[in-house]
Amino acid sequence: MKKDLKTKDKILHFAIQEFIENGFHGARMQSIAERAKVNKALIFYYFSSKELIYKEVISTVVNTVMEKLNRIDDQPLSVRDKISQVVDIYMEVFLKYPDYVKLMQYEMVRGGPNIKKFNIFQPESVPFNPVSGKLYKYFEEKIKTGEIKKVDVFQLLLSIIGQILIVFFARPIMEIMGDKFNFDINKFMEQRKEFIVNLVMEGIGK
Amino acid sequence: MKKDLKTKDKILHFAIQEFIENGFHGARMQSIAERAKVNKALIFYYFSSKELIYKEVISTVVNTVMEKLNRIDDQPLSVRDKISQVVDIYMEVFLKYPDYVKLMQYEMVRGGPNIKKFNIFQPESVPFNPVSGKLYKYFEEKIKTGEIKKVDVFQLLLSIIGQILIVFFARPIMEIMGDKFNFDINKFMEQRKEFIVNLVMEGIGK
DNA sequence: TTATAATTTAACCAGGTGGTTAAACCGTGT
DNA sequence: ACACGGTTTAACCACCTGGTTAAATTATAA
Repeated sequence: MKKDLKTKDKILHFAIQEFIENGFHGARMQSIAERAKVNKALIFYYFSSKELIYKEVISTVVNTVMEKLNRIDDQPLSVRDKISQVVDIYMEVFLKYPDYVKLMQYEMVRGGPNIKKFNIFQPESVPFNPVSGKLYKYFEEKIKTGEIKKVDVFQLLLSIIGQILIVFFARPIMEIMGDKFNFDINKFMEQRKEFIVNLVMEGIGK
Repeated sequence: MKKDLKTKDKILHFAIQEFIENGFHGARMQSIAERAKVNKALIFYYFSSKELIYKEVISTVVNTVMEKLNRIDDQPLSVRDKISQVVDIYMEVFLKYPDYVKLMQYEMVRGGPNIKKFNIFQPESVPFNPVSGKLYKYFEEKIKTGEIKKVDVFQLLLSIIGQILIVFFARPIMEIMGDKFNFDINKFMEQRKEFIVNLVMEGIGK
């Protein structure tokens, strides 16, 4: 009853790896079993079916990423510092969990049947939740106080996040860059961050 | 010898659909055969293996999309109009070929082994090619003439394209929006275009 | 110790997979 | 009419897949 958690978690951990590398259809239960060094039947004992273990994988990954992204806090930073903080956190998380990002992207391609359940409109879920998200509220407030221009906050958040995500979504292209030129990823990220913050600040500042 | 092209193309057409809906591993040769109303063996007669037909599918899709994106011309438009044109064309293509975008995204997730061959650094390939791309050259020129600020053009192009792509890459989230609110996709795209153009113009204008 | 429940396993299975083969079909030129 | 190359098919196969089962092993509590 105690080993339960450990073994189940071990299986889940290696299942994540397998699904990341091969997608849902490409992943093999036998392969997960071998990675986790358990008998294949044990996976079915704990997770019932391939689809159910996959759902649990997605759930784990999405929750982990969302939790990290929620470190965007309520500190009363200046607009420039707040945007800087957002870009920082997103880049940090995506750099730290590139495989998780891959899985979420893969899930998006599939139409996101499992991701839609993590409804971004649920309170407390995501910082850019337009109803209760911290970021959303922050920018709305700054518009009210007149510190920034009157802009559609949802559009603004899409723009900020889009400018960050493109780097990770188009990763193969970045990799080509790395091959072609001698290309320091950390330096590039630093430049990118500065560029995004400047562009957005000029765009919404008064 | 004449039916050749027709039948082969017909198979390829339905193969695209199958791969879009199910990914490489999920796609079934039998299913492609049924869609195209031919015998399964015929597919192997024309394409030798699943992997080879998949490569041809990717090649067709990428070429089609790239060709459409290259409609960005050399017209000496104002900076605002040029950005507007870029956003227009990208949105139009992505709206017209959502499935093709899906496939390319899927290929990106897989690490883009087949996409890397369509090297964006090849001349004439993509408008944002930093060596010879039309867009890249355009903005470089505008910096020289002093019409816009001195910015890293590659970063600028990443920002423009990222802001457009996010809408299509995070499509499931957009779909949630559509369900929650009564949400007109065309109206939203028009608003998004305006927002992007304004943000970028403020950011790089003098 | 022993009974009971939770874990873990080896062996198995039905159905489906990509791929092959040999024969039939069909249009065209002679 | 016939032959011949390109085209299309039915039937087949070895292998792999997710999933099952019944038995063995181990932990737990009396």
